[in-house]
Order: sequence, then C-alpha cells, then structure tokens
Amino acid sequence: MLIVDDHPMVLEGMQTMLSQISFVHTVGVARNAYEAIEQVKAHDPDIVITDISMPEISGIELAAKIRNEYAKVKTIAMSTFNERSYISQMVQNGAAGYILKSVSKEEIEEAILCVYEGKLYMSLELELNKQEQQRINTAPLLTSREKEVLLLISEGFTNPQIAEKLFVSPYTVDSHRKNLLTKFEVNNTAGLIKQAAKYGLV
Amino acid sequence: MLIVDDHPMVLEGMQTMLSQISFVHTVGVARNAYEAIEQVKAHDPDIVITDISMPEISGIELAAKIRNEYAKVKTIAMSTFNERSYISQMVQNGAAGYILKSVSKEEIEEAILCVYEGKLYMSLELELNKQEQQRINTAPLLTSREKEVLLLISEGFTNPQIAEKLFVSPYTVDSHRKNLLTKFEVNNTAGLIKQAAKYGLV
DNA sequence: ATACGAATCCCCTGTTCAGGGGATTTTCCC
DNA sequence: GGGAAAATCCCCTGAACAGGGGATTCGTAT
Repeated sequence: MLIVDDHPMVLEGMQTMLSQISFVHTVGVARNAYEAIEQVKAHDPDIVITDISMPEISGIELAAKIRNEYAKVKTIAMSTFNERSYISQMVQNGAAGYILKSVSKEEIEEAILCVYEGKLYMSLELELNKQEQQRINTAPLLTSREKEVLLLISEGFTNPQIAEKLFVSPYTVDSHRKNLLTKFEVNNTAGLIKQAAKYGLV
Repeated sequence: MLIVDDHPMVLEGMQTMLSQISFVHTVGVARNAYEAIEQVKAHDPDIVITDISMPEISGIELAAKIRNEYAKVKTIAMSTFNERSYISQMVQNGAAGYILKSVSKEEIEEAILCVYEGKLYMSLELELNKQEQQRINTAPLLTSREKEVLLLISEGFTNPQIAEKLFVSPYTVDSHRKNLLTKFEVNNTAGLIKQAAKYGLV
C-alpha cells in the first residue's frame, strides 16, 4: 500500500488508520506525484491511495500514469466532499475506487478489500445522489454566441447593453438568453448564473 | 488541547502529529460541534483546533460559541486551501489562529506557541497572496438573514417564493435583496450571484 | 438607557426578464 | 446544392426586479 497526499496530516491519519488493519502493509508515503512514481517503481505496491487535488500534478493524472505504466497497481482516489465532481474523470483514468476523506476505518478496509479483489468501490455517500452525478457530467453544450452572452449576463449587463456590445438587436440577445435558460433547465437569471459558476463557465 | 473535525482521518493525523510535540497534551477529540462543546465543558482545554466545514454547525459558529461562553479557551481554525475565504469570518468570530490542513508539524508547533502567548497566528502560505487577501477582506459582511436570502435567490426562487419559505412578507425579502445588491456593489441578480459564487457563498 | 444594527413591513415607478408565439438569414458540413 | 444548426430579428403579455422613498420592532451592546 502506498499513500499519496500533499497534506502531512492526512498522510499521518491514513497511516495510523491503515496500521490498525491487519492485512495491510504500508510501504511508503508520498507528498506529490513525483514521489509517488518513485515509490511505485521502488516498492511495487498492490494499491495506491491518492488524493485528487495536489499541486503540479493532480491525482487524476497520477492515476492515468500508473494505469499506463504499472497496470497491475490499483488506484483508489480520495477527495473531500466538495471535490466529488471529479469522480468520473478519476474513474475514466483508471481509478478502481473512490473514497471521501471523511471515511471511517471500516470503510477504508472495505474499499481496500473490494479493490484488491478487482472490483470497483465507491463511497456509500456517493451512491445516493446519482442524479446529481449525472447532472454534473452533463454540463449543457453551448454555442459560442451563447457563451459570449452568458459571460456578459454574468457581468451584470442587461439585454440592451449586451446587444450594444455585440452589435445585434436586443431581441437576439433575449433569444440567446432564453436558450440558455432552457439548456440549463432553470427559469431565471439567478439559477442560470449559479449553474454556470458551478460548471466554471463564468 | 482539543481537536475538532468531522474527518476521522484528520483527527488521527492531527493526534499523531501533536503527540510528537512535547509540551502538548491532547485531552480529546470531537467529530462535530456538539461533541466539541461537551469536551470543552468537561476538560477545559487551553486551545481548540477546529475544522471550518462541518455538518450542521460550522467551525465558525463553534468558534463564536466558545468565545462567548468559554472566553479563556483559544481557538485555532483549520481548513483546506480552497476554503481559505472563510478566514476573515473566522477571525471575526474569535479565532486566534488559522492554519491550512496542509501544515507540517513544525508549523503546528509554531501556531500553538503563538496562540498560547495570546498572539494571532496565520499560516505563512496565506500571507503571500495579498491581493487575494484584499479580495477576501472586501467580501461584504452579510447578516445571517441576508445569507439565507442569498442562498435561496441562487437556487432560483423568486421573492414571493422566498417570502413563503421564510414566513415573512415579500417586501422584507426584497429589502434584503436590495441590501445584498448594495453590499456587493452590483445592480442586478446576475452580478450578485456571480460575486457570491466567487466568494464561495453559494 | 439608549443608540445602533438587524429584521420586518409598506408603497410607487419604471425597467428588465420570462415564456409564449413566430420568421428570416448565415454558415458550414455532407 | 440541400439541409441542419446557429444566429438573427420581431411581437405580446404578465411577472419579477431595481431603485427610490419611508416606518416599526426587537435585541444587544455600551
């Protein structure tokens, strides 16, 4: 077992918890993806537990690299609840499991066993809101003009103001605006901007 | 010393790290604010280290409660880098120090000493990006009611709908809304939600 | 005790938005 | 060149919002 995280605290915590699980042997820890690769090369662990958000190289990229170069090594991704939207990316890049940083010892144990047997493990709290998961992945597809208009709306400009900036009729801007509302499945500007912010579009 | 965090892992990690500091004695841990209050009452620790984001009652509210009811107990706030925007709120609510979860043992030691002597401690990484600090400081101070209203606006509810939810008149909601617009220095909902998203308020 | 902020409530006016309904031109791919 | 999607334009109605103006109550901190 190899643990990767840029927070010493999480490293310590994870180590302590893992040391209480009989069948687990921690071969090392790493503070970043470079160290992680070194450790994988040196110790050939069965499983790597890695944080997602790390400076320079993210856990997602690390997972991809491990899958490509050390196919036998399984990866379990770990993140905070707020970063749960990266799950799909993580799984696409070869993660065999996903746990929240709020996990208990029992859940870690379960996850490790599960992954060791070649199955996919997901934190229970995550299974619940599947519709949210799907929703996260499906950020609506916007045309370039719609994106322009969305940005200007978010800046607080009104339809007439936007029309002037884009050298088009206010009616046109309003059309785009309505399409945006439809695509985001909201019914006013507040909801629109919130969704857009969520997807990082503004 | 009392440690408060909803993640068992962080709890373990922090405990391990603190146990390596000679002059520190950890009297207990708590998984939420309720437990924390109990522990404070029972053990009267010198310092409480608390996470900011916790279910039900946040670290911010916990800090306020401790300051009001157990003035002699100092609080050190702890959060991830992404949650750093709460610093100002935390300090306003009586936190004597602020550390990132990515801290090393050395920094924790420094922070504890510093706070114990009655000084204010801030993680070094935070001092650096001052323009961001300014941004944080210029995040308008909202009342609790305003925050509630802001959240509901961001969910796409209209004034009448919000009024119904909060059992107040639509006029009242509109007043709060107008105050929000003023405080954020914007002149419509779009700008409001964008700013709010920027400060992590929605 | 009182002064202040927070929260509540009310009104008026004009603008903007939301939800319908259409139609025409551009652009770009097959 | 035909077709589809994008972008443009237009109208109508009613709801919601924005920007003013006020006023009262309630707690709490000084």
